[in-house]
Formats: sequence, structure tokens, C-alpha cells
Amino acid sequence: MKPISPPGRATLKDIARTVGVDVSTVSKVLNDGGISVRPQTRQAIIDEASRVNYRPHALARNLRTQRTGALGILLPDLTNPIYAETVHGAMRQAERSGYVMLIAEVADERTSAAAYMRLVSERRIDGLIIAVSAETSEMIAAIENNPVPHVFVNRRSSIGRSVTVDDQASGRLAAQTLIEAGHRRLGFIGALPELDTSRRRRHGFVEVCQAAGLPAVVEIAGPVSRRGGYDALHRLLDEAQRPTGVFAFNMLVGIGALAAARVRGVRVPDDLSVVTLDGEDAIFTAPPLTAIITPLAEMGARAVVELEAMIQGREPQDVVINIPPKLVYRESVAPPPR
Amino acid sequence: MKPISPPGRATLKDIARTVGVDVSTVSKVLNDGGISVRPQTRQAIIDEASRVNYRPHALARNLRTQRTGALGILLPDLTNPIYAETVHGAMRQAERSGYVMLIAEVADERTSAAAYMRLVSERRIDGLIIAVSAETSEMIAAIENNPVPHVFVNRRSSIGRSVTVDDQASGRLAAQTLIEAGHRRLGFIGALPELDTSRRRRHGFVEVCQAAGLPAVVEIAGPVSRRGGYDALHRLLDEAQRPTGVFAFNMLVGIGALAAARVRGVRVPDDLSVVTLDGEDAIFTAPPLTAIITPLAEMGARAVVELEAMIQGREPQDVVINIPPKLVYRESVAPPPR
DNA sequence: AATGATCGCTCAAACGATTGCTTGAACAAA
DNA sequence: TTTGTTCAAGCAATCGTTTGAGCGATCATT
Repeated sequence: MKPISPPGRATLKDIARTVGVDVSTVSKVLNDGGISVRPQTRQAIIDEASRVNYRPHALARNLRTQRTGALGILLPDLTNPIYAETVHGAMRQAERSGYVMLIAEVADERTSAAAYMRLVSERRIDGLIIAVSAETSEMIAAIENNPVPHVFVNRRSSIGRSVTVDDQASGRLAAQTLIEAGHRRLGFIGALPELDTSRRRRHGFVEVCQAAGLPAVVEIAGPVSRRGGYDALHRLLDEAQRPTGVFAFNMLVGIGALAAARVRGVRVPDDLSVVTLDGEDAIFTAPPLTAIITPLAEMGARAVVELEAMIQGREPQDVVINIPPKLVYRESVAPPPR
Repeated sequence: MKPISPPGRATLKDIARTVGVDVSTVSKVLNDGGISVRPQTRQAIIDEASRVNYRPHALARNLRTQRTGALGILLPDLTNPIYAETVHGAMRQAERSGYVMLIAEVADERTSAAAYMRLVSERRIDGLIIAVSAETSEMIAAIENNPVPHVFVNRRSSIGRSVTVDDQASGRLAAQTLIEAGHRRLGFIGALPELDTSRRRRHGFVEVCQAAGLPAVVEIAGPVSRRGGYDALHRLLDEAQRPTGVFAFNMLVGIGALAAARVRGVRVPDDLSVVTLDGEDAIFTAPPLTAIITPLAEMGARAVVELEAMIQGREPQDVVINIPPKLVYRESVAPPPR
């Protein structure tokens, strides 16, 4: 026997009809709308709603309330674990609050404005997390002409507020770790073009080195990729005063550095110590990389919390997540060769 | 000077008013609705639409047309690269067709029915990709009571059609690779509980071994995790007729096996050869794992294509992606010890 | 000149909810 | 009995589209 009305597809009207009241009454009861309803009417409505397994039609509700219950996130590439984890954290928080997340991959920065418009103007998302470098003029124009609550994550921008971590502290921690292991000549492999996060990590790193009275840090930068790390380490190893301990901007760069060391016959950690960042997964490198863990999921979640507040009308504000960077000791750091 | 009407928020009514026609005319012009309109009227409408940067309000349109232009995907965990890549492929294809993807992470299988209902009954997605094991009775009931075009990806199910690859061919390829390297005693580490994909890979693997007249393959299974692979390899190494070459169900299992070999003092590949699967990222294991590449992104994309066809009314059908499995030679396979 | 066809557009009803404004009845106070 | 309140619920507009039906005006046909 087929159910008369397919469960889950019932509308307010259906419920109203069988209970014998107006749809507005049903709506008010089901939404706890401040209205007085006789207990028996209320109960009848609730019973009928659960009998037919009523689910509000999100489209209709959203059209009326002018809110979609959807948040967007703009990111370069979901297969990059850094972004996957950020999204992961954002989605957990979004789900708690009843939001869904619309993900837009923006492989090419030049299309980010178009992606923005699609999410904001057409899909009418309630808020947006931006995890791409967004400072193109089209993007700025898009945001200004079609403002929507938005927050940057793990990067700063002149056109909005950010959720970040204390990158400088990460840099300091990396330097301390290497210095404590006994290293006296340190190197830093950063991002080129220099990202805000890279600059802050570098500052923290250099600060500690100088405070410890160490000779100048060798600073090298390359594209944020394995290739970039690979090439950068080669150049580092060509330095006259070759460092014995290096801090790589992130995991990709660190992995590339490891590969370069291998082809040069430089043993890690015997000849060279390496500290990297973002490396939850770096445990499977050879050797496993000692890494500073960035709370990416927390950043994603916090970004959603910020968006919710902004949607409620609170002023945007910068957030620095106050989780001290955590170092995971693995096998890529040892005392320097003597 | 502020723009009079915030660009991008203009409605059909706005355009209709300034051009001096009815909204229905505007709608028909902008949608190429089969209607005859004077060229100058048409042009005026188009001009005005682009002047105010008109974007259709997706909610309103969808409410009316009863289609949301959204597809869903149910998966266990986005931070698992296997799923991230599948989603990646699906999103690329979805974007081409103007769909957005709603991702639902279902950490606990028991909540998958609830996630289904939220996407299908409330958000009213047009189609769903299922990448979780979905055979719980609640899930079956949810699908039956609220049917929506759906397709499983990389797994088979009694309650729908699938997009898969030729897993048996992967198993055959793994066996051939080890046999060609000179191995005569082979092992297989599968999934427990046995997944459909695991079974097929095992069949292909065993088939080739038997055809080559090799002694019985040692078959071991464990949970699909690094721990599972770790424990399984330990048990394999305890066998009287210890294999010299093993095929691990997937990358996680392979990585666990590598770890077990290391603690046992079994050198890879000198003492033991390992072939794994899904291992785009396995290049950074120690040693880098020789792996069979699964076209996950293609599977995701193809799933979307299937959904589109089903939404158009075509009958669901099983799809086996006909890309022959590809082996990437790295450093975990060598001739057996003598 | 009457008829019919075509053109170019308008009308109005949806889609499924939300929400401010009425309203009829019951009841209390005067 | 009249008046004023409160209760319980209904009415109707609205969100921004889409879409079939309708309808004057023009033009061709007989």
C-alpha cells in the first residue's frame, strides 16, 4: 500500500487541511511563533506533522525570509589537505548551526570574482569564507558592490577581517626547537611571492635567532610547492655557511626539501635537521617530519562562528585563535653534525 | 555616489518597470522562452539587465521550477584524500553544468539517513552521490520513501546504481607486477568487513596467481586503516610460508604495513615488496610506495554526469569506468631475497 | 468588409513558506 | 445590556520567478 502523501513531501497546506486549520496557524505552531493556540489544536498539528514526516521546504522558507541558511567558502583546491581540513572544521560548525556549506574551488585567481558573484548574487548565501588571495580588483569590486558578511581564513586582507593563528609564535617555536637541539646556523624557506603568513613566521623565527645571538639566518623563498621546497633547499645547501637546521614554510615545502636532501646525499636528521608546519600528514615522509601543527579545523570552525555573529549584525572583527602552536616531535630533528 | 539600485540585487520587476514592460516579458526574453518579442524591446530588456547587472534569484527560480540546481554528496570524511579527490572531480563537472554541490560528512554511519533527509527533503537537492556504505535499514527506508536520483561511487549497493572502476583488473595488475619482479609467494591484505571493492581486487589478484601456478595466496584482512594494515602485516610475517610480496587493499593499509615491516626489521623492498592502491600521495612514504592509481576524480565527475542523465529522466545504470588501472613504479617493489 | 491568423505582449496563478493585521467569539467589567 | 479585552485562529500580502492562457492590434486573405 502506497502512502497517500509521500512522506517528507507534505506541505503546510496538507497539514492544515487534514487538521482543519489555516496554514498560518500550522506555521506558527511549528515555528514556536509567539501566538496563543489551544493546546489540543497545537497537539493535533504537531501529531499530524510528525505523522506525515513533515519537513519544511527550505527554498520556500528562504525565499520568504530572505536568508538561505547557506554559507560559502572560496578556496583554491580541495585536494590540498590544508584546505580540506579547513573545510572540514567549517562544515562541522556549520552543521551545528543548521547551515549548509557551498564550496567553490577557484583554481585560477582571475575567476574568483565570478565565483563570488555566483554564490552571493545568485545563490544568495548568508556569509562567505574566503581562503584564496582575494586582492584582485575585480574581487574587490565584487565584494564592494555586493557586500555579504565575509571573513578571511589564515590570511589577511585589506578588504575584510580574518581568522588567523599566531604565526609569529610558530616561527619562534621552530627556532627554539632547532636551537635547543644545538644548531647554530639556521635557515628559513619561505613563500614566494611572500604571503602574510610566511612573513610572520619568518619574523618570529628570526627574532628568536637574533635574541640567541646566532649569526644571520639564511632566508630563501620559493613557490609554495614541493618543487619550490626542493629548489630552495638546493640553494640553501649551496650557501657558503650552509645551515644545519632549517624551518620550512609548510608541509609541501618541507617535503620538497626532504627530497632535495636525499638527492644531495645529505642525511636527515644526521646532517640536516628540518622543522615544518601544517604537517598532520607529514608522519609518513621519510624520515617523518617534525612539525608544528596548525589548528586548521579550528580556524574553519571559528570562521563560521564569526560569520554567524556578523549575520546577526555584530561588527566584523579580526580573530587570532589563541591556541599556542604545538610541536610534534618526529624524526627530522637531531643535534647538528660535529 | 552610491548606485541607486545596488547592482546584482535587481529583480525582474525592476527591469520591467524601467523598460516599461511586464515582468513575464522580461523573464521570457532573458530565458529565451519561446515567445516573439520585438527586437527593440528585446534589446532594451537585455541592455537594462546588463546595466543593473541582473542576476536571477536562484531561490525564487528554484521554488517555481521545483529544481534546485544542487547536487549532494554523502561521504565519511573530507580530510581523507580519497574523498577529497572524488569531490574535487564531482565539483568540476557539477560546475560545468551549473550545479552546486552540497557536501555532507557522515562520520557515523547511523546518522546517514538523517543527513539524507536533510539534503533531500529539506534542501531538495536534485540528485545525490553516495560514498558511504549505505545499507542501514534507516537509509534504505529514507531512500525508498523519499526517492531522488542517486548514484553510488566506488562501491556497489543493492539500493542503487554505481560508478566504479575495474577493481579486478587492479588486482590482476598488482599480481602481475609482483610476479614479474620474481616473487613466488604472494600475500593480499584486504578490508574487514570485506568491501565489495576489496573482494574484487582480491579475486583479480588470486586469479593471476593461480594462472601462474603459484602456491596459495596468503589472504589477510583488517579494518581499513593504518592500524589495520599494521596488524595485518604482522600476521602475514608470522605465517610459516611468509610471502615476499604483498598487495595492500589501499594506501592507508599499505602505509600501516610499511610501519609494521619497519618495526619487525623487515626491509622494504629488500626483504619484502609492497604494492598498494589509491596512492597518489604515497610518494612520500619511506620508501615511496609502488601503487596502482585509481581515477577518483574521474569517478566523481562521471557520477555527476550520470546524475544529470537521471534527472533528465534516463534510467539509472551501472557504470564501470573503463580506464585501465595504471601502475606507478616507485621504490617498494624489488626482486625477492634469495 | 468580415474573418482568421499572427504578433507582441500582459494577466494571473502558481511554487511553499512567513507574518502583520483582522476578526469572531467568549468572557469580564461596568 | 453594553463595552472593552483577550483568546484562537483566519486572511491576505509577500518573497522573485516561471509559464500557460488570454487579448488587443495589425496584417493578410477571401
